[in-house]
Amino acid sequence: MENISMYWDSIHQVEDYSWGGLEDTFSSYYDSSSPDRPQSATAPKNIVSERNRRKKLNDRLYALRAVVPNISKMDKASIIKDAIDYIQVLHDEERAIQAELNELESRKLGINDLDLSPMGSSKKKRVDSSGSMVYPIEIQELNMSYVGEKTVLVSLKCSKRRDTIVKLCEVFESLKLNIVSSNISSFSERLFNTMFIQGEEEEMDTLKMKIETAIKVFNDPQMPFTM
Amino acid sequence: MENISMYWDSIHQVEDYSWGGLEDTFSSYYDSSSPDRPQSATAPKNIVSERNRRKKLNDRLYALRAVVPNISKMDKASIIKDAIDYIQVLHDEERAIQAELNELESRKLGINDLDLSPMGSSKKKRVDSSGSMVYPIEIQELNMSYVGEKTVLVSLKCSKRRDTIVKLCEVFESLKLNIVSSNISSFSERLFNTMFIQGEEEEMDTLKMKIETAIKVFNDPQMPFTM
DNA sequence: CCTCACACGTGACGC
DNA sequence: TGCGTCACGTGTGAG
Repeated sequence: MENISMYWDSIHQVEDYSWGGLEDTFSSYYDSSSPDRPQSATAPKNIVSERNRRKKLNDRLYALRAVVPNISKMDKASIIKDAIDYIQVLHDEERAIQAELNELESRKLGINDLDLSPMGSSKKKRVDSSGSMVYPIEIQELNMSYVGEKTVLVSLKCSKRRDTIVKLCEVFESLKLNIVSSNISSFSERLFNTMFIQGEEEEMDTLKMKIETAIKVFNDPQMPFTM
Repeated sequence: MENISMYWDSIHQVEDYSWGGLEDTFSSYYDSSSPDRPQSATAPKNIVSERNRRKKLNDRLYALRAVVPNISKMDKASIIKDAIDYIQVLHDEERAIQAELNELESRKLGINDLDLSPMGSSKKKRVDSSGSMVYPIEIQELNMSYVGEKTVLVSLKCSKRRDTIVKLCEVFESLKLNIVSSNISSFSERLFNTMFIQGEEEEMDTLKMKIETAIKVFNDPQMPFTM
């Protein structure tokens, strides 16, 4: 893990040291050997500005990695991907907490005294290292078939818990996917869901991976995801 | 603003079109003019892979921009910066809401002080963490018919917003109602939902009122609920 | 050997 | 005009 963390830090430092380190090796490369050409003096201007631009972008990426926990791969694209997933996780957590807050407030208004939950007032919520809540879904089957370039038919079977339907909806809404039609059936503690989903054309190829990742995120990250 | 959004989308398409568009201009650049060199055939391998890598990274960045609201500049580095700031905002928001929730829960154990005035409710925030509006559900039709002493058929028509489905699910799950079967169709910004709901026998007579009240709670308490 | 991820210099385009 | 941003092809090093 440590060696992984040094994986592109070492590369990153190459660019840092290019400020005054390795760059000196090639410093004579842009020496104005021909002073008649004004470009030979202006050329390093573009180079060094471009170099700083790249450095700034990398530093931004480095900072982004810092605020995102559980970064699996130090890969440049994976950092962005993890950041996206993490933002969506935060979105859904906030929404879940807001829902719980609304529930509590509605109870204050005296709407429903039907608190049948045996555990008491607070839901049994699992808290991971970052303090975020985790509700496992337990997907038992997940099938996907493309019925068009922008439409896909998703059918899944999962265990029915209290918030299963809400969480499933959150999964798809967090992916910015459009649920055209959905059919949900509940039978003997099982939940069967068949839905037509539409998305952007370029996302379709990675759609299954996204859904699996989203469901995985909504489950316990420590637990291995079994489908 | 729109022209800004097209700012590097147009540039982005340059890379897309380089697949088969402008690239044809330079397609002869890697033609094996000298067939004795095998590198002239293997060279595009590296090129196209690098091209795909760049495209993937850009798509990831594009997706990151999508989940982050209020992106001022479409600048590549600014997108990452806004994402970082947004994550920190979400962090603070979640912490604040958690505190509020804990306060409510602790208070709930003691005296049930019911807030009579809907206007002076403690939380009247209609904006979420991004500052974007949280839109109410806007129920346009709500019909209920009893098909049994414990089962009721609910069909409703409402406007389709981002979180409509999630909120609807939350409404029913908060009422501790059992959704036996649900059929959701989305058509032209309208959401049609037909579901069979089961509950305890003694709740059935007040079920409609409960659902209406729950939906009202999930909307803005300040706004009068129009059905 | 090959693949992957990266930094680099460079030309192009818009302000 | 320069300045900033970008995509591109290339070389390099790690796995």
